[in-house]
Amino acid sequence: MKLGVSPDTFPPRSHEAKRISVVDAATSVFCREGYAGANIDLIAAEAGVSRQTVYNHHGDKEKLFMAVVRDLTERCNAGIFATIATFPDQPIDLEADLIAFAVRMNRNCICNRDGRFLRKLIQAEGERYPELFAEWREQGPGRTWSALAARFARLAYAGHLSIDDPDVAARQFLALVNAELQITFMLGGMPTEEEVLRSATNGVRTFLAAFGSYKTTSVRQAALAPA
Amino acid sequence: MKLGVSPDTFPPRSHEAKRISVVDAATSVFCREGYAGANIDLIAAEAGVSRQTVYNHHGDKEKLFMAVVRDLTERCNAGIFATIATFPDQPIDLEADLIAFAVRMNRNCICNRDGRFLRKLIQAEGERYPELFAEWREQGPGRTWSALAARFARLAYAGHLSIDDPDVAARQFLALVNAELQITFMLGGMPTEEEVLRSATNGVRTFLAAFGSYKTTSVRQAALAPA
DNA sequence: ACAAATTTAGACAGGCTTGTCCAATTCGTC
DNA sequence: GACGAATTGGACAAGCCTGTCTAAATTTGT
Repeated sequence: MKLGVSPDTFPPRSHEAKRISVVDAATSVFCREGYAGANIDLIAAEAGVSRQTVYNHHGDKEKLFMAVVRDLTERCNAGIFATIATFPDQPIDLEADLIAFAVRMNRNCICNRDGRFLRKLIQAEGERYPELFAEWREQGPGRTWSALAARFARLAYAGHLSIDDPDVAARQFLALVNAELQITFMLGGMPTEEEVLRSATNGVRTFLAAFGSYKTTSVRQAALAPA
Repeated sequence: MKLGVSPDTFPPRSHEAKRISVVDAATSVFCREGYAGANIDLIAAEAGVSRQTVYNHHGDKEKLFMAVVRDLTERCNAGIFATIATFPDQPIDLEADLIAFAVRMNRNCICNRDGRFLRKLIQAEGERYPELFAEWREQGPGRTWSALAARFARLAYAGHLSIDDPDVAARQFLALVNAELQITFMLGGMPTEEEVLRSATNGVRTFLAAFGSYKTTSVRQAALAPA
């Protein structure tokens, strides 16, 4: 309804542009309506293409769905690794740097369109397509957590943190900085910039209170166990 | 497939028993297939009744769906408040008591059939039925978190914890003790007893490392910042 | 055991969806 | 400008699903 603005104003789009357009529209419709509820006519309309074109490009509904998931998975993983690459390995202000990192992680990977849609599709249809799930599970969370754990291990080795098990710390870091966004995520909503910042700030403070080495121990403990 | 064992062996079931049977089957089918994909014939078969009986009891598909959500919401909230009532207000061994509480919370509220199904339904259909969502949001997480926050505030007041904002602490507590179960939840799976215990243990330890008052400060910090 | 209420199986109409086919039109390229 | 490829819109069959209706069988209460 509110779509069709920008796509339709460029009547001549290339073959490839239409393929992308279709996958985009399909992503949005599959997420909104679920696999069973998604309607090829609606996808075609939302993509600004005829139904036949959808079939020409993707064969049938199931293949189109696969294409959507593959597409989403790739983009999400790319985004996650690009963001992990910005991890503060040599922090100036550890708290501020970790908060900024957490905000980037949330904005670029978890709260953006791709992240929210992929999550919803996996939750809704993951059990029906175990193969798709398996691929995502290997490529996605598994490698993400390892990569993040390695960064935390380096921080610990450099004396900025005190961590027993970097894998546990990485998972808890992500859990903490998202703690206040759970409900919004649950409903597929988009948290405001301010909510993201607040959740990240609270999460990182607690994380540092638990894992900060004595050199960088936060105000909270300093105030409680002085001298 | 694996259903129909116990229900079918009792051919004479009361009116009310059939209503429950139908709602139960509907819950399972709606969760598995989504609203659009759910099929009344299948629900009837899985409940061991005729299709007409489903219509006699619940009118139409949408009303049946409402009944399912209402049912699930009520049972879940009851379970959550019953479990919060077992919060360790006068802890003997704070760490052990909080771990046991976290395990109860997970087993009775979050990992059980009702919890997993309600979460999945809200994620999948929450946007389509804002009214249902609103009711759940008020009754569910809102009150849960407040109740839990109040308990943590009492622990802090009694000197067992050191907490600035009990609401934040409550949310972070839940996030931490579930940190390692996220992927399993995402796929609608059921974590093993051991996974629940491990996640709770790791979560509570980190929670206490961050929020423990100096009297109960955990080994982790004692070992790192001696004398 | 009898009468009322409930349940059942099946048929059925109406609507919607997928996927195919085709003739007419438009597009990209030379 | 002309040719081949892609796109379009619409018609179409086949299947599935919801929700209704019926007549027969069963269960419940008394």
